[in-house]
Amino acid sequence: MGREGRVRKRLSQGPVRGLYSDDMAGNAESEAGFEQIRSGMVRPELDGRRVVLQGWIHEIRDLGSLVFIVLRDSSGLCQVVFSRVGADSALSAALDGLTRESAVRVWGTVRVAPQSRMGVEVKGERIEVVAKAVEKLPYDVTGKVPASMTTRLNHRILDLRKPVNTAIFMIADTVFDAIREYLRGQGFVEVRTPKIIATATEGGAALFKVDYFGKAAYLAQSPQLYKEELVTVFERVFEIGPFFRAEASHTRRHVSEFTSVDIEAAFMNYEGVMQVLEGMVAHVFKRVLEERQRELDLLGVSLRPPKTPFKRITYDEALKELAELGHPKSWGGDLETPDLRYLAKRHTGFYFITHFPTAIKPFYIQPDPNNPQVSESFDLMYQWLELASGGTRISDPALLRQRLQEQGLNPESFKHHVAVYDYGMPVHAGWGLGFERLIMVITRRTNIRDVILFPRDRFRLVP
RNA sequence: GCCUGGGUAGUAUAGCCAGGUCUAGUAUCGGCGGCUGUCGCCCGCCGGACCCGGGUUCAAAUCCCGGCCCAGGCGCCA
Repeated sequence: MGREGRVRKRLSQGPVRGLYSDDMAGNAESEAGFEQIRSGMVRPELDGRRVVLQGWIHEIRDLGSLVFIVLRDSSGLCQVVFSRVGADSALSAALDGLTRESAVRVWGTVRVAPQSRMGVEVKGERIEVVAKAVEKLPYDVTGKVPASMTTRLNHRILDLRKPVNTAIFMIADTVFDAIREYLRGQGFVEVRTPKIIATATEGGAALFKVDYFGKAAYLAQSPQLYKEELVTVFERVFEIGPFFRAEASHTRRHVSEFTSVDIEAAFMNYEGVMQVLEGMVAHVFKRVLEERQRELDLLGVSLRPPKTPFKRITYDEALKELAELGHPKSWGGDLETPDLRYLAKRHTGFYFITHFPTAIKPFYIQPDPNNPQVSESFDLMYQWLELASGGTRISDPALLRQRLQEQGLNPESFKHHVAVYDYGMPVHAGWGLGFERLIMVITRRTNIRDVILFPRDRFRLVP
């Protein structure tokens, strides 16, 4: 379905009233002679229509007899012009008391306005302050003065009202939808796994401990074991959900609560799920380009759809390239951030690194039958940013028990999980993708906090 | 956990190295007044700040010590 078709389908599914063609239409009644419309939908073609708008005051430019206000809702901005000449006392009083970010309703007439940069405006007739905002705001939503990340996050709701920030999350909404659309199209079933768990999934990583009715419990760092078990029920599952890492990392790409897109598929190996992954990423880009051009423009992003299949290099080849680039590395260690930055000089877009040493991968990763020193594993990279990792999983119960032992994990902690392998566990594979990191790539943001509504990091628990 | 850098009005910054000329400059913001086409409106007047504690000194925003807070990076990872 192309853009037109999809938009038409969406419109036909929701309530539509007047020009307020959006699912929020029921929020306020239309009034006699006025059609409800959203700010971003005020266009020259609507010249002469009498409309009522609801939103927030983005800016006020008071010229004395003329008052320009820029009205904002999540669809965009619209200029409304009021004249004090001939205004009744109610309108004059309302105009005198306006503050930025107040919620208002405005009644007026759309008119083509060559004098205005937008080319169209609403000639205001009446304005009602629905909820007044205080005069002194913590910082400027119009962005005239920059704000530090700390200030922005301390006043996150105001910060999110900035069109550029709203745009990020409108794009994220499309990405969620595109991911679900693509995976369902591939036969995947959406599931939800527990976020409060009794034992660590993979051993080492730091978990948040919680008091669970007096017992020790942890916040889940991954749905790994549950999703593997679930392939014996649904064959193909996916989950989009929050996960938690208590790592004391302090970088622009780490937070302690993040959103993971996870899939797991029975009767597939790593090659199969890599194809699902690159197909999904390509589909996400396609949908964003079709539906979020306005938001991409606001962000100053010119997005190009990636070509599939993505480039694939093995771990061994990566080491060889590092040596050629003058940064040799001995076999067996994980690729570290500086290594990935060097590799990014050669690999500019999306690419896979495959066949990592088995020893540095979690216990559930399948060793390559032809060379057990390496595993059927992969990472999806964008330049030097790790977006996803996955691989073929071990399906043989004996091998799984052996790998648990080798990694120094307590088999007792995993007995419920290992038991499933005795009930017919097929070959299976999967991956986990950092949703916010994908949004960083699409929106070209360099700090993951920009793409999370209320980020949680080592030093931030509020708001 | 380790390394580096930083805290000046509501916001963002100048000043700090080379202490005094700082009753701390600028922009934005808020208040008041003016303006009929603004769109980072403009013009005038007014308002508001040196993170906390200790020390050095005739003199501290500036130098030293301690604390608290923040940013970035590393390891680890999505």
